Amino acid sequence: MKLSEGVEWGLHCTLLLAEVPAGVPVPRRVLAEHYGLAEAYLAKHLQALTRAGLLHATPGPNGGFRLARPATEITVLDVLEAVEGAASPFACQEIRRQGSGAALPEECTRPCAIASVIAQAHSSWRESLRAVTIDQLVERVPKTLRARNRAKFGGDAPT
Amino acid sequence: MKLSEGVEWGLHCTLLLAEVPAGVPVPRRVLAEHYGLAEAYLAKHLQALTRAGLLHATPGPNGGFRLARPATEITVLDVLEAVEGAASPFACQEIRRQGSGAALPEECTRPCAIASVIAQAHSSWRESLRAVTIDQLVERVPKTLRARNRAKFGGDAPT
DNA sequence: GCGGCAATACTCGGATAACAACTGTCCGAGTAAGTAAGG
DNA sequence: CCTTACTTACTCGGACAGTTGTTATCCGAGTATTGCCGC
Repeated sequence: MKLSEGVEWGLHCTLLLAEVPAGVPVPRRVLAEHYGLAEAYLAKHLQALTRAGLLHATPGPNGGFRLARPATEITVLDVLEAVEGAASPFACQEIRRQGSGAALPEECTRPCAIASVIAQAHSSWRESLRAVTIDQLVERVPKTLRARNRAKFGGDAPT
Repeated sequence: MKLSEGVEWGLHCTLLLAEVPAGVPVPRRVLAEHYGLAEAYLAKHLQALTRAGLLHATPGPNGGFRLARPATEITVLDVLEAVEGAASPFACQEIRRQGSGAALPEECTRPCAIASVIAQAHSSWRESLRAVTIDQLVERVPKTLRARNRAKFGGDAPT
């Protein structure tokens, strides 16, 4: 029941991409330096987010990652399941039907009660994460920090 | 975000122990055979449940495991966290304070929004599991199966 | 026949390997910009 | 001066090791039974 490290990375990066003005691409090297992360490993998670259709990757100079759709239409659940996988945490092995105490087929018309309870809890978990969008998270970022990030990625052209 | 295999084993075994009449101990060998599980590995999980104070282990002949308290006072969450560990699935690394885009200390007076959202979801998950007791699960077991289990462990004395 | 004792068999508990998944890293394919040559 | 083709540098994408956690297993410590011996 441990959550992958990449979930935090993916969420922070998605959050940052939602802060930059428009569709300005940010390369993964900059993202990695911004948070002090290992660039090569971050690549793996950004790739997962891209495959899930949350980010859009642009190759070549001035390329990078940008949100594939508005921050109001991306939920925390989207990011989490893109990185972590959307598989259920509990895979019922139906052990009630095995061994010397196996239940008869006619006793298994209803789904396993244990699996049902966990599925219900998992549903609550997902619903709670689905209720929060990336946009709402941006609003919780201190304004001074948000301004600094906007200035950093908005229009700095050295040389 | 994968749940350990032992959670299912622990829940089924706890459920079965709640079905046997009173404080009749059931050895792990019988439990393993009842569900077709590996006895040596099951031992590890039963041990965890015992350490958590959910089961009581009796050594020696006619020994085994029994519930340490009534099934009405044991929740699914108790069993799950006893086997899986009660640690939070998300350990915030505070990466917002690291790298070139590090937030200033005065910008971090409030806890990380990402960690807060996940903590909220985790709370929903736990609350959902805490609401169901082992006793309630027993009631969902088909009566015919329950009767068979009671007869199996209640009073069969060959020889 | 009864009580005590020792042997026994059965139980759990902790220490020990095998496997898998997550973590961490590298190099190659593709693209857009920049540059220089030609018209 | 403009167009065009080429070179270049920068980007992402997939393939390849290292390390931690889960899975699986075994053997030793402790206890209640059970049979036996002595009284």
